[in-house]
Amino acid sequence: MYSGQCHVGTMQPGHLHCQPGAYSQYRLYQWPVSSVPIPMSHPAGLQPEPVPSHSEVGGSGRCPPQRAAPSVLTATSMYSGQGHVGTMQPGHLHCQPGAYSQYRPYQWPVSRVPIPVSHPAAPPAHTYNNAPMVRLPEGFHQNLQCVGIINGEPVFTLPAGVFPPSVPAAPQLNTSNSQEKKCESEQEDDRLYIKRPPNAFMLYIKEHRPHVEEDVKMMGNGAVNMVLGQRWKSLSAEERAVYYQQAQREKELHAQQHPGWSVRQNYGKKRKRESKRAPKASKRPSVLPVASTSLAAVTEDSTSRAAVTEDSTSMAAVTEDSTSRAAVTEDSTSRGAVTEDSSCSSVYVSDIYHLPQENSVSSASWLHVLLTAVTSLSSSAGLTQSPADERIWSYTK
DNA sequence: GCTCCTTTGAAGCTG
DNA sequence: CAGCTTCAAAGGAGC
Repeated sequence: MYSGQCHVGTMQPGHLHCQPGAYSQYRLYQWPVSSVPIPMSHPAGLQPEPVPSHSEVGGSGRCPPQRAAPSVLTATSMYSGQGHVGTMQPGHLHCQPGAYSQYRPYQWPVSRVPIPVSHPAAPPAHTYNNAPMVRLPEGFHQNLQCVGIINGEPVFTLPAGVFPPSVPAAPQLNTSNSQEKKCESEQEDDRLYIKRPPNAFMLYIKEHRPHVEEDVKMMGNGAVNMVLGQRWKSLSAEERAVYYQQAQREKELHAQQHPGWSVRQNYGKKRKRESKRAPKASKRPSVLPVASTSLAAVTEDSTSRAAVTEDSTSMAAVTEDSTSRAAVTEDSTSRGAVTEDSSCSSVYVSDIYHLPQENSVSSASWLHVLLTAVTSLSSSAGLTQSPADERIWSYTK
C-alpha cells in the first residue's frame, strides 16, 4: 500500500488511497467548484500573459514571494483567458501539502520544471504552487508514476528535471543586484531544507487546534498546546492509533520523496538560543493562573468533549487530508484535478483531452515538451511496471 | 525580525 | 542502552 506504487484497483473514486492522505474530501467542499470549469476543448487564441518581471513579482529590492516562482509561467497566466483558471489560488486549493502541508514551497521544486512561455494554445492546465497540471492523451501515462486516483482517474507525477534542456526556460532574472543574489542564496538554502515529517501528535494538533482555539480564545498558543496535550492523552488507543498510522504513512512518504534524508540534516538549522528556561522538570508550570481554569473547563466541559469526539467522527476524512499532498477536484463534468508532489511536477493523465489537431502548431509544441519529457523519463529513469497491474509504474531516482 | 513558549513523538547524539 | 537534545506546528509575546 505504501510502497510507492499505486494500487488503483483498491481505490475509491475521489480518494487518493495509493498515496495516503493525498486527498481530502473535506478539502473538496472548500474547493470553489463552479468557479473553475475546465474547458472540454482547447481554447483557441489564448494569449499567454507576459511573465512578470522581478519587481512585479516581489517588489523592488525584496525577495520575491516564495510562491511567486517567477521563473515559472503558471497556468493562471497562461490560461486566464478562459475557464476561470485564473481564479485558482493556493488558498482555494487548500492544499496542505500534507505532511508537507506546512512545508515551505521550496520543498516543491516545481520551479525546476519551467513551462515554456511560447504556447499560446497549450492544453488546459492547472497548477498548484506553480506545479503544472496537464492532461495527456491516452497512452502517455505508461511511463509515469501513479500517485493516486481522483474522480476515478489516475493522477501521475513527472519527476522534476525530466523536461529536456530544449524546453525554453523562463527569462532569467537580472541577478546583478547583490541583494537579489542574497535572495537567491537564501532561496537555494530554503530549497535544500527539508522539514521532518510530523509525528502523530503534530498531526493531531494541526487538526484540532482550531477547535481548541475557539474554546479557549483567551489562551496563548502555548496554553492551547497544553490543552491539546491533555486531550491527546485522553484519547483512546484506537483514536491515537489513527494518527500514529497516519504519521507512519507520512514518514514513509517522506522517505520516498527524500531518500537519504535524515533529521540530522536539520540539526542546527533551527537551533534555539541558549535556553533561559528552567530545567525541563520544572519547566512546565504546575498551574497556569489563567490557563488552568480554562483547562479545567475544557477538560470537564462535556460539550467541548463532545465536540472533540465528534471531530473524531470526521477524522477519517480529515485524517486522509492532513497528509494531503494537495488534491483538488472540480465538478464532475470538467473533472479537473490538481495534485502536488514535493519531488515531482504533476501531470494529470487522462484521455478526456485528445489534443486537437487544429491547434497542431501550439499543441504539438506543447505536446513535444511532454512527449520529450516522458520519453526522457522512460529512457533514463528506472521505471518498472507492476506485473500485477499494468497501471502501476514505479519511478526510482 | 528573531526567539520563546508549549505540547508529544521521532530520531539523532552522547556518555 | 539510557538520557538528553533537536525539531516538527502554531501564532502571539517579548526582546
